[in-house]
Amino acid sequence: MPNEDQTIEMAEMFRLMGDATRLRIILACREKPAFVNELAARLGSSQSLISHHLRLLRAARILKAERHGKQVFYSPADEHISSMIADMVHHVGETVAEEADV
Amino acid sequence: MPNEDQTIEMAEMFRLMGDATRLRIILACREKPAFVNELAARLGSSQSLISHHLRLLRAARILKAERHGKQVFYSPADEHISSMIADMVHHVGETVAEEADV
DNA sequence: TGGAGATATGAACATATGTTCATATATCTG
DNA sequence: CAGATATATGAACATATGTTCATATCTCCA
Repeated sequence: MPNEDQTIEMAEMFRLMGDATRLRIILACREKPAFVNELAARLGSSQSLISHHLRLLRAARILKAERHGKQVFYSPADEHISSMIADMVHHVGETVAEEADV
Repeated sequence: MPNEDQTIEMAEMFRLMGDATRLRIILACREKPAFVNELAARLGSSQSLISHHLRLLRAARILKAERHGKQVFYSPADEHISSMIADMVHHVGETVAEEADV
């Protein structure tokens, strides 16, 4: 059972993953790490929007950033994040069949 | 890579786990499933607040509910949820040491 | 150095969200 | 059935949040 601080930290991470745009960014980086402009293009969002979200994801250590000249390269921060995302992908992939209830 | 619908479903689940009060409810049910009034007492929150959140968690299949007479018993809906929470608990438990950066 | 390309940031706005208070609904017991 | 207990729901409010537009900052190269 996590303590109060850990609980709040957990909630904060989940909250960040709980926005569709941010989650798409995370999933995109997980599939293939990329520069900001590439992410904006792949997701069809504005550079400004992506950048705002990247800042939050980076601050929360969900993604990490490396500068390469004029560009900044984003990728998942660590394996915990990747595996948790994988769990959730697995979860939503499976539970579809269980929807049938009558 | 999840499709658009799955991405939105994932985000919705993360969003629900991303509120401290709701996460505390989930963690409490995970530690020991309980009735609504017990949860309210354990968390020191009002019955109304707990109930509002329980509705959302139940609707999202994060928790499941069983009526026992006048009371309703809440517990984790499935193992995926439990293991994902466990992942996150593990994550915040470990990353504390990594904070040191100088 | 100056200009172009790439990213970051700030202000402003509309909307979403968590909480409280009051009250409704459901279940059991006398 | 009436009352008590347990839970669910609705309205209202303050605050938080995502997005856009405009602009600033940083990096490279002619």
